[in-house]
Amino acid sequence: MENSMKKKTFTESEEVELRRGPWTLEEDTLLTNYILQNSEGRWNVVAKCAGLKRNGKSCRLRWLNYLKPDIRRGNLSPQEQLLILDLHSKWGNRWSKIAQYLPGRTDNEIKNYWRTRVQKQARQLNIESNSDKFFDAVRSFWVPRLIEKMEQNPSNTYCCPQNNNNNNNSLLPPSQSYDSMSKQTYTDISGKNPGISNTDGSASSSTFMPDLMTVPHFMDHNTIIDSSMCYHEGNDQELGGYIPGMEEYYMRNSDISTDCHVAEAYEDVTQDPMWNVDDVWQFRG
DNA sequence: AAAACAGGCAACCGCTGGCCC
DNA sequence: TGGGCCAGCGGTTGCCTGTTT
Repeated sequence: MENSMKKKTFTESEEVELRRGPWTLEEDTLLTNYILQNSEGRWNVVAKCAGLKRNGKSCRLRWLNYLKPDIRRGNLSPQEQLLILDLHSKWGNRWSKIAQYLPGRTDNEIKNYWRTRVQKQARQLNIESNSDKFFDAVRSFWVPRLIEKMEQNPSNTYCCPQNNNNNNNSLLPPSQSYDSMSKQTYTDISGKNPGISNTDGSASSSTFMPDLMTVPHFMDHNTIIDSSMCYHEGNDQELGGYIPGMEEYYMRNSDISTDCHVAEAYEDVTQDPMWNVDDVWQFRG
């Protein structure tokens, strides 16, 4: 990325050295102070009035993705990851739309998460990240593991969209999708999504919190996995990283749409003396 | 210890659609 | 109605940092 200044025509009569590249602390302070005092407004005006040698676009991006007070930083919680997986299965790369349902998270962050974490999983399986095969693998393996994490740390909260059960692409089984879960309430932090409401149709201001007693039913009925099978001792890595066993699972169940007796198939396959590497490779995409 | 490599992420680029004149 | 401006969006780039060799 070019860090040097770049000359650019600003107006007909004025030429300004526009800065590019990483923002300095001073620039952050200028922008933040200006917006807190004057609100956002037009970004080119903001850039100029705040005394920044940046274009409006750059200011907007910096504010929305980094400086805005309600931005949440740090690792995505299992709930957030689960939500991203599910919403992406419905909407594809509509990052901004997905971000609306993860308060404090930006579209850029979600996009980066998808590209660096989720697509990595797909690459390891040598299949397309947008393919049905990959969604099946995610639904059958990743989702249960995320749910298990949620059970382990129920203090996390997240907000949840109105589930559209007309869309069969959801990673969550229809009968167990968000709006069919008991005791749920929805909230729309962004305030921009009128479709979100409680199951009784009323608006809610409380944060959605999954009823943990219902969580096991979250999983696909066609797979025979319980959460104990998803647990890998000593592995406390973030779920955004490699999911242990997922690859083996996928290779053994390359035709996941058919009956899938994972409970039998997935018992520590790496130690299975019957495990034949040559057989495994033929299942790769 | 240092070079090479890989992953994560901030920032930029280009396109699109909405609004205003 | 069409042209210009602007915000928003998704894709891409490249720097930084941690890890491996």
